[in-house]
Amino acid sequence: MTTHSLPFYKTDHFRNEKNNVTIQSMAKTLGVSVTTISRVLNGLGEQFRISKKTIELVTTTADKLNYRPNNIAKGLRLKKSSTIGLILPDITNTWFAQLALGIEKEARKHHYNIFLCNSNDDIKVEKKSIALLQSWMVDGIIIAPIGLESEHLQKASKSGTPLVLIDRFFEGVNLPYISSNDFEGSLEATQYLINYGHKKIACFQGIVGTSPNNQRVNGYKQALKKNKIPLTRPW
Amino acid sequence: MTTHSLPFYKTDHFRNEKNNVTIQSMAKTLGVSVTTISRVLNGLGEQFRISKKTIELVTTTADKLNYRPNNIAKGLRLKKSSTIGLILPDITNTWFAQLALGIEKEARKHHYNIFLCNSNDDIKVEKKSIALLQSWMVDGIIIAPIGLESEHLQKASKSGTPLVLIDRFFEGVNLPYISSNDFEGSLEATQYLINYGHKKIACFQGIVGTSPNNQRVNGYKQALKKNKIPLTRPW
DNA sequence: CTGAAAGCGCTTACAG
DNA sequence: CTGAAAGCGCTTACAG
Repeated sequence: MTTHSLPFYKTDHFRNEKNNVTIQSMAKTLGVSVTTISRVLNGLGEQFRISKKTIELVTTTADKLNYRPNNIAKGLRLKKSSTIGLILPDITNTWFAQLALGIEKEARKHHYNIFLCNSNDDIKVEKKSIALLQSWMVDGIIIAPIGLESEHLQKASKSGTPLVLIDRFFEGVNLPYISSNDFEGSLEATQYLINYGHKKIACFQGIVGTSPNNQRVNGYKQALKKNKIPLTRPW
Repeated sequence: MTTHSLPFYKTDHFRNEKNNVTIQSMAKTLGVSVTTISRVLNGLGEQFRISKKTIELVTTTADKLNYRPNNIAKGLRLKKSSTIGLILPDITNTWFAQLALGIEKEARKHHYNIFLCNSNDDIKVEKKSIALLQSWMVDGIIIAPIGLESEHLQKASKSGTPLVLIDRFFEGVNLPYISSNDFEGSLEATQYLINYGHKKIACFQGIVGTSPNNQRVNGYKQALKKNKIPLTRPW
């Protein structure tokens, strides 16, 4: 590089006019093709028998210039964003926060990033979130649905966005899901109280109509029935 | 569109060979230019005096076909991702979760999406997260830093990524931040106890060296001093 | 009023 | 072993 006093943007060939370090700007200055740089930076140097010298040159300059590959360009070209959309009713709920933490950690391992959306227990926001995530070309969506409507989810799934439900699911709807063993848990809890001799056992419901609530109520009822305790309503 | 029995991908001119609805595929079938479609879909129809008929045609087909603009392509072209990176030590902590919720809600209003990263209170993860977010061309980063090291943050900021600290900050480091009034709060809390006649007041510290902890300890000390209560250590 | 064409920064089939 | 060129899906300066 020249050292006489041209203005900075003239001498610094490693950057384009927008002051970005890109594969092309490096290629121009280094005198190698963008193809080569791309290959080296993707660890394909050996495979394409690029000389050790070039590999060394490319990696060190990329490092020195603090080069950051443009994932957006990459995503457009590859038609794959390496991104997962996560739609949660409310991240403030520790249960959902724990899900988010676990999902983000696992995603990171595979170099995936998480787009976080809170549906705020509002079906309209949930629908908008899905549209938004699809616009971002996410590779898939993990969603803890509000829980009472599923057509939009089926539609999204059919349109080609891989979708997996978490926490809540829809009976009779063919969508993959992962959820807790609510029925068994409720059954066990109720049985536990019964074993201690209790007869009048109340059951607080969650959101009526959602799968976890259904399962839990069913477990509760099942336990009462098994022990021949009549089901009564407090009102 | 033809109705005789060609295979689906042949008749459906609204989609490209990859089965995606894009501006170009619609343009081809509708017989208008991609320019026009882009304008209409961006609400610039009136401005460019595009005929009502065309506007109507474009919007309804886009709607019918469930067209989703490709934000990745848009981002590449505009060099603006409409995306904000959020780095939090641990989303499972309700305090951070509440921050995340508020940030996401506000971002959504402005059609921004949030990339969530948990640094897991690990400086290495924090650094990696920043690099990752820069690769995603985020328009800015909001970070609740681990809190003991700041060079990498200054570097990121200097390299052109807008950065704002939340919760914790670094004294003497010129980085914008938003944090709680820890000093005042601690001072008030301590004074409150003193007002009730207490003399032996303990102070549990958080993470030593972080700004919130420093501020709180200082508030505590200040209150003791003001009331001439000697500062003692329990050991 | 409307559109052809360039270009954002990558990857990869293709040719040498 | 190496590179020129096409193309991912958009937007927009430019020309008519």
